[in-house]
Amino acid sequence: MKIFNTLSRTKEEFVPLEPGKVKMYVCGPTVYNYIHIGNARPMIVFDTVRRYFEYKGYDVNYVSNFTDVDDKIIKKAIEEGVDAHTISERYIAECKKDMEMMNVKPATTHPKATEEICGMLDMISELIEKGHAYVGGDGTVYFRTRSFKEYGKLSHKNLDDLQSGFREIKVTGEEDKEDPTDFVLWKPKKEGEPYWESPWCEGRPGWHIECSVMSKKYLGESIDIHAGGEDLVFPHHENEIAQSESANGKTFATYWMHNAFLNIDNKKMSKSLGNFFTVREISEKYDLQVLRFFMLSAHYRSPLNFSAELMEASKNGLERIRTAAQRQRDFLADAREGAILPGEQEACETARGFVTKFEEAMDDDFNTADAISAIFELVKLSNSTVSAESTKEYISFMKETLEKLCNVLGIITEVKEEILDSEIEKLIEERQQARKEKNFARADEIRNTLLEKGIVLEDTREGVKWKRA
RNA sequence: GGCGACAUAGCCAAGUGGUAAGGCGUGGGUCUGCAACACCCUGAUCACCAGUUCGAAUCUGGUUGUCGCCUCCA
Repeated sequence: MKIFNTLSRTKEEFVPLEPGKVKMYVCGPTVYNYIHIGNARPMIVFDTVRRYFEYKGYDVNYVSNFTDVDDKIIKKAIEEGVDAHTISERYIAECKKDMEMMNVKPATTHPKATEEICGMLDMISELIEKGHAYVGGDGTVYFRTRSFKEYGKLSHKNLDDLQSGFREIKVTGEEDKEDPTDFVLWKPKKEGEPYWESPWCEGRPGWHIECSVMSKKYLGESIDIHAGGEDLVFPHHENEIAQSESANGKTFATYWMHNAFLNIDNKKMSKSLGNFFTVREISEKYDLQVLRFFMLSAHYRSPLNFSAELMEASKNGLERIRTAAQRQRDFLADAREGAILPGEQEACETARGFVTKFEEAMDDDFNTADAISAIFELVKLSNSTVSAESTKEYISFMKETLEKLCNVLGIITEVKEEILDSEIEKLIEERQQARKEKNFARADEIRNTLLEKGIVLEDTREGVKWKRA
């Protein structure tokens, strides 16, 4: 398996720290509102990475945090007249619902920043002891970037360039900084803000220290993969490396993975442009499986454009896969027993070739776009070879193969069995009777009636099928 | 100013040295009472220029264009 490592900017062969195990940390959202579709990209992408590792037999310890203390959360809390905890808990719960709808597996652990303050105090103290951090006059603790020789290794920046860039920016309240590139580890509370006791002042942690601490606590001092959106490379991940490696004296993460941004109608998503969508809003119009399938249709390191047109195309593509899976289930139900036929044997070989193609694509830095093409090839093979004459063994093989691959991508082929209410069933029966009597006008009328209720009918050789529109 | 990415058919998107995967859409056909599904057929010389090479979308240099990070941000 090869993974593109932001550190080296090349694809590297994946070698786990411990054989058979993967320890990965994915920076999670700040919970001050419903998550937006931009937040959804890393969730879907890295969930797929996780699923592929599991497919390959790895035991994956997947940690993804919720940042539940932050200016935006506090602002929202003040607006609503409730406390910050109420806001963060609400949106953590909503985020989990969205994740479930997108078929994103829950992490092994979902730590919350506010529940890890002790660890943060410990790490900050350690950094101060080791000379990597210092306390300003107001109790703010800063990280001394000049003390970490490798600062900039992830984002490929050097401190001198950064320093000259920062010189223009005058940040009030940070006059105590020894160097403009130093960043905050702990900051004093402001009136009305949540705070914790600390040796330096009553206050709250800086953003970067949270992830260093949570990663260490749940995965250890060195982990295999640390991931997030590409905007986190600098400063967030750069600062995490500085903190963790200075405190622990060990390599923080072997591989750094970053997904590219999601744009909307070729523009960066922003509230001012009015092109800002939450996952929840999308779910009102589409099954979120469509969103997931859409996200995986491009490589995770390429910018991806979101538009209604592209969602429609994804919806239709996904439908094709689901239809094929449904066909397999229908034929399997009363397929004949008996030895697999020679022609079927041959098709199985072809199918195995598609599995190989799928794996090769995923082995190459999780090339989901290419992997999906293998699934479509499998779909076509299945559609053109599975029939009422097929043996049970053959259909089972095709079905299991398709499901196996879809599962890696988190695509659910099995649609929940629904029971129609009796009135609708009566109408379907009536329509069948009308068709028998060649009363097509009545038959079409019933079909249209049902369509208005969101029930689509299809007459196949094996009988009438229905699905939700 | 610093760092970086991208430019492949109507749209989306793989391919990174040997004469262009896949999907959506379009058009035609088979099947079907019709429709839908499915199946068959249908499309590009890879932004431009110049090199390297027996051979380049794929390497090198340049041009043009789009975009991202450097400040909270997935």
